[in-house]
Amino acid sequence: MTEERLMDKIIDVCKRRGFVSPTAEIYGGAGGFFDYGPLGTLMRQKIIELWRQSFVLDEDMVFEISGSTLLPESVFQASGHLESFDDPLVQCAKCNSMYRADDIIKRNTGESAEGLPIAELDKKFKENEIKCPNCQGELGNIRQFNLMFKTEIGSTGGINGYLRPETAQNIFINFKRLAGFMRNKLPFGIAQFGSSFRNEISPRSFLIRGREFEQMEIEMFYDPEKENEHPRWEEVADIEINIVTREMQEKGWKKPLTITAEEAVNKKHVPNQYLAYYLALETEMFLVLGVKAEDFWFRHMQDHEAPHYSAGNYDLEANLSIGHMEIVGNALRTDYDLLKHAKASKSNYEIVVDEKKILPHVCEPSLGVGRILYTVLEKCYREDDRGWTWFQFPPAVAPLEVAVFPLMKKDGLAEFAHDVHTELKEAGYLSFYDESGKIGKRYARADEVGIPFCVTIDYDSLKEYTVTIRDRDTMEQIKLPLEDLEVALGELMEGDSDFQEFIDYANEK
RNA sequence: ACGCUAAUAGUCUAGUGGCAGGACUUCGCCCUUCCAAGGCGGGAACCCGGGUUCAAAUCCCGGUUAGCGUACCA
Repeated sequence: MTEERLMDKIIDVCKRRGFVSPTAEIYGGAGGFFDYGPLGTLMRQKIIELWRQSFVLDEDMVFEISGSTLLPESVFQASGHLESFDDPLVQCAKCNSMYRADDIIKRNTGESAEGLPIAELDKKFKENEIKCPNCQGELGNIRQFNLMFKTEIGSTGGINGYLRPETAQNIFINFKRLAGFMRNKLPFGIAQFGSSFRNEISPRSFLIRGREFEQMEIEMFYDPEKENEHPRWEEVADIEINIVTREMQEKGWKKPLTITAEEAVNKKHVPNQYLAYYLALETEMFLVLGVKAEDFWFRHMQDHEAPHYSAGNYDLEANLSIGHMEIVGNALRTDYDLLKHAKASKSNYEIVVDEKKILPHVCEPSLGVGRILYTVLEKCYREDDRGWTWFQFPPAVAPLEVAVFPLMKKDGLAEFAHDVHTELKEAGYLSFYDESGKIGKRYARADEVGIPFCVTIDYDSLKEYTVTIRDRDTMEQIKLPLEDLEVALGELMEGDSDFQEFIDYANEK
């Protein structure tokens, strides 16, 4: 199995079985946009709920908001996105090398050309007879590459608007109201889930780089002088996290360093408790999602890799078939954004702490929904030598949790089975009913989309009110009274007992 | 973004300047008392737009999408 083929296989299942498909497929598609199908939507929902539960609802000082995806230009003027997202690029006609036009002028003339309009830049190119620094070939026309989607607000095009390139800005521009809601006490966090948009030059790699993508973010505001006084630190201090330090990167690392969150902060591998806290939560979330500890780590990004607002990024990278991919960004944004917006809007963003006015610092875990979903798909994908494939999803992310089958359609088995299916749905399970064809094929179909458990109704069910639960991962079966089914499934789903224990227990009975 | 390659049912694929074929999937019926493999039948495709031609799914041009390379990437 070549590595690139794994992604192809996953894309194939995704399209066939209703996980994800390209947007506007019948019209040839639109690069970088994807639609979630029925199973993809259920799975995506579970990922969001897992995040919401552990990052928001379990916390006392974190609340979630939902802001507009389209924002006026002034927001991005202040945030710095306009500058750092809007680059004039120029490409060599001969060797295809691409350069920033202002950068290349500076190199040739020594004078800064930053922020000049294209016509001015063009003039400078002609005046100075600038050639390609790589091959001395002719450079093509300068083009503006705007990574933000631009539009106009108002019927007469009064002001420019942009689709947000990250969800974070909604939180910073609402800071004053939000701080007021939190009664101006630190620390507090504001969470947000939603779409962001980047007009990528060339979107590739399926869900890993789309032009519209969903983020689950928190801006955690804290007093920089109390950066190691996280209120819930004790709860995560002992959690082991995988770290790749800058030093390890220089030496050429093979395996990440596995240490507790506590050690990571004490040994300065991670700058403070607020950041380490989220590295620990993310680690736990990924383990629940079925990604093994050896398949992901937090890499301290090099300076040149970090975004313009960041004083240090620790990105969660997953070991995928297409290479090491950034799945989650963890940034220390310090007071960068609050400072910028306070200044540009002439607002006072300071908070009084211990009779001292301070501008809070920000720690930002930013999780990409699509990237996480793809990681789970790839890490749970299984195939055997017959070419059969299935997903070994943990129940926590499985889009469907149980499939109910009659052994055959006749003799009232189908009706009985459908009743059981309805009851399971009423009990809150994501249940799927299937009566077509042979039973073996239905097991296979259920396995392909990763349904952890199948329930079969046979002739004993009619006589003795029993059902059979079949475990996807072992293909083992156990017969039990119908009245115990809901509780049994609950225990299996929660992982309170594994299937073998379950069989042993039932046999003892 | 540029370059190379490609595009035929849901999937995989055959094919030719002259009626588009198969396998699997799917649907219906029959058979079938537990792991995709029986029988019969049905449905379903030449990426989009131009051009050349009596005739284009096939040749040419443009676009779209995908893969790869280079570049870009918060």
